[in-house]
Amino acid sequence: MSKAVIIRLSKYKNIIKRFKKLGFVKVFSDNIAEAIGGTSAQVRKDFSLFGISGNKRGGYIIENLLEKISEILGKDSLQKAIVVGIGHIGGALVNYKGFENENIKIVAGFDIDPARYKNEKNVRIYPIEQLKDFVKKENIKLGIICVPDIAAQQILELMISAGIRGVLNFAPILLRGNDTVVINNVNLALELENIIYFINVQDKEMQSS
Amino acid sequence: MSKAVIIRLSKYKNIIKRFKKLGFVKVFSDNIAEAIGGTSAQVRKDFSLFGISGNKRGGYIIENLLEKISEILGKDSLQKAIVVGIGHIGGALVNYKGFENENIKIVAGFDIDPARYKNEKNVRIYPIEQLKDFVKKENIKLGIICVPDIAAQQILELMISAGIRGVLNFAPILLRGNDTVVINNVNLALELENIIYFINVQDKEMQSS
DNA sequence: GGCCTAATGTGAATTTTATCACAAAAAGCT
DNA sequence: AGCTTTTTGTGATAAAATTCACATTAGGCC
Ligand SMILES: NC(=O)c1ccc[n+]([C@@H]2O[C@H](COP(=O)([O-])OP(=O)(O)OC[C@H]3O[C@@H](n4cnc5c(N)ncnc54)[C@H](O)[C@@H]3O)[C@@H](O)[C@H]2O)c1
Ligand SMILES: NC(=O)c1ccc[n+]([C@@H]2O[C@H](COP(=O)([O-])OP(=O)(O)OC[C@H]3O[C@@H](n4cnc5c(N)ncnc54)[C@H](O)[C@@H]3O)[C@@H](O)[C@H]2O)c1
Repeated sequence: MSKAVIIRLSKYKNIIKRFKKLGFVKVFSDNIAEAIGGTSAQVRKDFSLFGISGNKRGGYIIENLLEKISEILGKDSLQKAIVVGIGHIGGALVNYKGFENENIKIVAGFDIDPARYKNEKNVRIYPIEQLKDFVKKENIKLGIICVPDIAAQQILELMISAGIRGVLNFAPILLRGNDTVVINNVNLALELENIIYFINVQDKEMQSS
Repeated sequence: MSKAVIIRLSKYKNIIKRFKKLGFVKVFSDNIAEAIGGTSAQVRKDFSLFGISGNKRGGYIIENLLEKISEILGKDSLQKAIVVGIGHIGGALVNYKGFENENIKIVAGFDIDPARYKNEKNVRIYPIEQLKDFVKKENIKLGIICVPDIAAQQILELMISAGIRGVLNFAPILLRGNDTVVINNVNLALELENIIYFINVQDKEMQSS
């Protein structure tokens, strides 16, 4: 199943949750599409792909939908994560409360710099040397890399050796993993460049019309 | 031109710059592909799409390549950006030095909370009321939204009314723009859920083999 | 109960994206 | 100078993703 479909499923889940909070019991593919900025056909196709079905004319029962989607996404249980590199970005993440809505909890931070070992509000920060033990003992599967690019590959390897299975990487370099680990990258400079390009395209289109 | 191609072009540019720093004068499509984790055919196809050509058997002259790509990406000149919401994420961004390599400079921050108006190391933080004037006077085209989700749509509208043309949004909601503005979203919870899904898929595959 | 309408579910068609594969050109060697 | 090798550039092909379009079914109404 492609990454894009799964991202859409997560989006569906989020907005369906919002509908639920508003007191709705049913939704239509139209409602969902509108709310995430897609088409109803795609919503239905995606659902069909995962064997999720609703009621002709009656739409989908929110309760059922959420259950099915959560099952697919594997988010029934709380997912624990760690952050390595408690600088600007890492610090923002360990203090962020929004992940808990999604059943994700950052349980520890790690850094090489002793000045970081003070506890953040809720999350304890440990020396990097303790990562491996901690991850093994707590059976952590998810790691977030917020160290400078120069250190990122080395941290990835440490994580892999500790048994981490999924990584979100903020360092602007290509990490070399292996087939035991899935890596997603967040590259903000790339996002900005992309926006700049499309602004320029728009400008040119306007000039020529 | 699709977003994905442009993202690849940016990646090409970044690694070509790195080759240049290492003293290389030429590169081959193979080298580039290897470095960004793609195929050489795709590198060449992408180049061909933009009319970038090299020398049969001789590869590409780095100097030419960089010039051509920068021209396409519209990054010859410095791009000024502003950040709204100088909390955890916004604070990280205004203190980040890495964007300057990419010819992007965050020139100001804006917040609703007077406690934020102290200057960050290099970037001044202004009351949100001053955004419109500032953006118009300085002719800013690029805005980054780091406010809580509840405030994000309103900030987007303020940005649009001030003349901002491209937005990077960290709030986990769908923003409604118009055709004068291009919006990219960074949704970290979504990224994490995605990773969790693929970890689970891997697990199931292993069990069944 | 029969009719009408509004929704789903999904094959088929289309569009988009990526890969193949190979002719053509250039560099180097003898 | 001719032969060999390497690498580009790109049509052709394949694969993936999206949209279309419509048969099907269920709810509501008279
Ligand atoms: N801050 C931003 O806005 C921003 C934007 C885009 C990308 N990034 C990227 O995100 C990453 C983090 O950026 P930041 O601004 O938070 O950096 P930072 O310098 O504020 O923090 C980095 C942290 O990593 C720690 N560290 C360094 N080497 C380590 C190691 N080997 N093991 C453990 N910890 C180590 C440092 O002690 C520090 O606390 C960088 O790769 C950066 O390029 C940051
Ligand atoms: N911090 C994270 O790790 C993280 C992770 C994922 C998503 N996000 C998202 O990024 C956004 C920012 O998160 P954060 O943790 O930096 O939040 P934060 O609470 O630390 O900062 C938000 C800032 O926005 C300012 N603000 C609020 N309303 C405003 C308004 N109307 N105009 C101007 N300024 C206003 C506040 O004064 C504050 O300084 C949120 O939407 C959050 O959901 C953050």
